[in-house]
Amino acid sequence: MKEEVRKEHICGIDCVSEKSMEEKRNRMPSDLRISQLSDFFKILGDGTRLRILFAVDSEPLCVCEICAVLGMTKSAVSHQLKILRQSNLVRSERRGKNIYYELADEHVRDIIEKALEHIEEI
Amino acid sequence: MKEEVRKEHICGIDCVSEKSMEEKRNRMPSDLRISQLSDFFKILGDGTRLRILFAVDSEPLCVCEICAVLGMTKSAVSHQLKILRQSNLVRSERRGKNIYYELADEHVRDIIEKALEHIEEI
DNA sequence: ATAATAGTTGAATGATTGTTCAACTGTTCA
DNA sequence: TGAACAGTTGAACAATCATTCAACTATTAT
Repeated sequence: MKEEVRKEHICGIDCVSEKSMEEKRNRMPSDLRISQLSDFFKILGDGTRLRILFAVDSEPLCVCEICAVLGMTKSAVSHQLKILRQSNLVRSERRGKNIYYELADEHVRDIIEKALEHIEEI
Repeated sequence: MKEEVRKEHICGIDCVSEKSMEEKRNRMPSDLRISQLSDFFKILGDGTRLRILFAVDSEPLCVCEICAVLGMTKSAVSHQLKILRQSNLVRSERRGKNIYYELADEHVRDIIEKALEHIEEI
């Protein structure tokens, strides 16, 4: 039978306290916040984008330089740079023919650092 | 013409210092690290999994309770719990008929906290 | 002006992934 | 033993997404 999301189907032992679950539901972050948060992590959840962030971590690099470091085409890199730009993780500045990219947010460094700690503990 | 990843195509101004790019390449995290890192963020890059983490943040909850809080089916929640379990983000413990889930890692709390700070600054 | 280089972009393609459905395991209670 | 409840799982489907390809804009130099 098709599984539905109804109170009747909830386990009797603890979910009897439907009020308590209601409270929990109200203390959860809003749908908007959850969506913003998952969008943010989704952006970090790609190897190419992470490598771009590491590449421009210490100094601004032009697109060609990023391509050289990653060993990827300009098109592929540019598509990902656009995503990083739109989410304010990198900042861009044109100097002549070149456009230089650099890290735009200090939080990101911390977050990646903490994530590395987490990984190394497993 | 098909774009290739060759030195010849690299902008003359800065990438002339091919040696410098080589250095940068060597200082980058290994493919394994990048892959572990992106896998970790990929897991946080989903609304359902984030909401599960928030739900079990303060106290262990059984699957039915999590379903009640999220308003989702047991199957959908269980699939995501498996992913969270396999990546050591939650811990599970059976008590009778129920299986209770709780947060397994303290880093995660910090990381999500920092990510929220980042979001609120934009 | 024109050629050359740096970079962007939209459409197409292939791979990945979240939810649903249905069938399954494991535990408790009568 | 068997019914009821808690939870898991594999296959299928739909949606999302990263890369490729080709065509485009923008800047510099001859």
